[in-house]
Amino acid sequence: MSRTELHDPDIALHSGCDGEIKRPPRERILNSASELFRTHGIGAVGVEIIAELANSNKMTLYRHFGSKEELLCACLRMHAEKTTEIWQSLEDRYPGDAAKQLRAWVEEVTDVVFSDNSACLLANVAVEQKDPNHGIHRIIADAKEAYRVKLTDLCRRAGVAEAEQLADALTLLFEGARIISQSAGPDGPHQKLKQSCLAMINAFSR
Amino acid sequence: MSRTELHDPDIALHSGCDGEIKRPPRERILNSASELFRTHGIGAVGVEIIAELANSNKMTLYRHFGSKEELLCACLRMHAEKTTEIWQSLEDRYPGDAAKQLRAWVEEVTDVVFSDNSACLLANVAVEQKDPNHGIHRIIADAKEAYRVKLTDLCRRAGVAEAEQLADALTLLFEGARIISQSAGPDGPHQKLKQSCLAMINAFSR
DNA sequence: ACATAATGTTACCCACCAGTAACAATCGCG
DNA sequence: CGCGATTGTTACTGGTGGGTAACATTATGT
Repeated sequence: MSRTELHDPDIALHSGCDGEIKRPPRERILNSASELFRTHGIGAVGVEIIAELANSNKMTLYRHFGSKEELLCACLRMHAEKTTEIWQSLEDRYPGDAAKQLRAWVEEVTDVVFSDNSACLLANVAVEQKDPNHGIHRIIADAKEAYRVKLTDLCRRAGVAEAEQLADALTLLFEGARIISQSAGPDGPHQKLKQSCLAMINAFSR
Repeated sequence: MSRTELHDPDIALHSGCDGEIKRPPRERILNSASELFRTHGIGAVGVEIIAELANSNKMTLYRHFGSKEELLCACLRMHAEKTTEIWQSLEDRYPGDAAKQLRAWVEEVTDVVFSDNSACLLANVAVEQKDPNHGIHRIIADAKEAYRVKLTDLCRRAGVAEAEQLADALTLLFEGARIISQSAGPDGPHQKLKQSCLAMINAFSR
């Protein structure tokens, strides 16, 4: 079984990693690495391809990130950071109205699942890198926990008595949709994510 | 980043793949491969380790399975076949009582998530092998679809009007629990799988 | 016991890839 | 401009792992 099976190598050409204004190489590399890791997995992506997609080269990559692993960690941290932006965004859109924010959250995650962004980098990395003592797992677990705290808080502010239970249930639905969208066909159970979330919220709102 | 990181190589010694009665090598290899693929991923497991765990050797492996990929396919097919046994088991335990069978299903999947069997081989393989034209994806998608049909049927027989919706929601919860158990710590949201399923069933049973 | 097939052992080839060394080109700022 | 720092290019090493060839050993059935 060949190890490198980037089934569409065309993606390696300009994939939004080099905007009109040339961003610094480090940033470009980080972006292309994130993209490739998420869409093709870690093992299937070589550092050379990453550098190419970033319109850079292997040496520059290694000057900024000491190893493929460090690069991966940086990707995970960036990913985790980006993820937290949603809470501020929700608050901005519906200030003080947690119930509306919770509904907006459902819309957001539904959009994610239906986008080409449905695969979760953190979860996929956890699948490929099973060694639990690995530093990577700390990053992943911390990110997931932070998300959990935030979502629970949102549920509580929305007036849900069993906020932890609802938040965890919604998380399971979301994560389930993300993973099944990768294994089932395009019409798989993840199509029912939105209705499932709403049903669950309904069940916990009284 | 090293490619082979079997964090506990001890597992490579007798892991239930050689019972008191010596089963044929093909079977032993299939079992050890399934186990290793599920627990360590595909890329991280070499064929040599698989053969060793099966108390066999690389040559015998290649005589039965022409390549690592064929071996993987065989594992997936076996896994899919095993999975279908649950429906007969449920019917045997509660003949004709679909409502009880559905509750028993919840117990079953909860046990799976809390066991060391929580990772789903099919889903994990889909994560690592992203090439959609790959024959592997057909096997995976078919297995997931078969499961979906069966679970939907069970929900319908249990008197649920929106059987497809409930079945898909339950699938999302189950799959979500399996994947998050690999990325979050041991006290992650997957602990709430059972309550989430029951709440969902309840919401659809009126 | 004998022949045949199945299994085990060793050694090897080859491709791929993470990571490095040395040198060339280019950028940015005074 | 000029000079240091950043980036680019090429070529290489070392290790790993999929897959194979040749031969040795052990089962199986008649």
